[in-house]
Amino acid sequence: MLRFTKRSEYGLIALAYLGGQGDSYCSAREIVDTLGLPRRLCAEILKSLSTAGLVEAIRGPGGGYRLKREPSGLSLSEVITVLEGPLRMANCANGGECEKEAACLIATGVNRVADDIQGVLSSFTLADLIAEAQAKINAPTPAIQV
Amino acid sequence: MLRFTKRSEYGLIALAYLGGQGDSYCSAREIVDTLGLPRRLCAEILKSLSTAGLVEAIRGPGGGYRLKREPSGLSLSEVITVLEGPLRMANCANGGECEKEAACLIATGVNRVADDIQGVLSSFTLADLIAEAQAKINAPTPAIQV
DNA sequence: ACAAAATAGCACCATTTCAGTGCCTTTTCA
DNA sequence: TGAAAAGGCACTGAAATGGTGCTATTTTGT
Ligand code: SF4
Ligand code: SF4
Repeated sequence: MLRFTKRSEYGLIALAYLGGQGDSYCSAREIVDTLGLPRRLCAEILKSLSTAGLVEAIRGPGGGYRLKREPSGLSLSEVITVLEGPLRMANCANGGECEKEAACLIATGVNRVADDIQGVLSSFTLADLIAEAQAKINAPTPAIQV
Repeated sequence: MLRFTKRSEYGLIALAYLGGQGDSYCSAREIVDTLGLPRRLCAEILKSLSTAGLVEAIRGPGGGYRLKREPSGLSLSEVITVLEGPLRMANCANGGECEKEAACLIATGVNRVADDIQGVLSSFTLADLIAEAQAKINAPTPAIQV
């Protein structure tokens, strides 16, 4: 239904959290407890991010995860690709093929739309999300302002 | 996995076909036979498009479907909304709500992305798809050119 | 009146994806 | 050596998705 999967959503949340923690390592436990996310599932996600080289993992006490790449160079597109496979809006789109493509009336148009969406996903970076997160952290309790 | 459903895909194909047939009525049978699509499923889709007022349906012999609205005023967003419900990239996005939203680190960013994608879907119209289709019809057999 | 064309309506099934969990192993620090 | 922490594996339940069959109703044409 054209929505983010929980894998992507949780992954982005975890990455945003890590982005706000500088160079220190954060355990999966800390992340899920702080953010209220399902443990095992997030562990799975973090593992994927680790093997993909987006985060750095250190075992043992005091270990955990931290970002391995610059948030400004990490696009949503890349994160999603890691967590749920390459984008494929339709069989013919995003580099795929469809046997009906030659005769299909909308193949060209669908490809354009898919490219545009791919573009949106590529243009947003983790740095953008972190900026939002920081803004939220800087004004955590608006109630005080009253 | 962030892809179009078959409902949307078939729906758009059918609409593109109808767009190329002017004001004459085309039966569902003609559409699915010409385009090689599953009959019952497309019938279901056309019915949805009909009740939503995107196409006009006439029963009985000689009847069928035809576009009810200007292709240039019919956005992909609207078609998709009719066929698979309103876009909702995440619980908090596209007008929805999420109980974690106040504390969520990426809610604002996710909303922006969702709005951008919504924008892409809104900016493409059926007329764009039809234009592509016409171009394809005008050069149907490139083999002849050789 | 009647047969055929065509949409409308309903209920169901199979497959795939998705979200989530359990349990155990390995590494590493104190 | 014990606890913390990531890594690995297999599984389950729920939902979305794609698809079909059958019947009823409307309408045209003969
Ligand atoms: S749009 Fe046409 S070509 Fe592209 S996947 Fe769907 S059917 Fe195949
Ligand atoms: S992004 Fe944050 S707020 Fe939006 S739906 Fe996911 S968890 Fe809820």
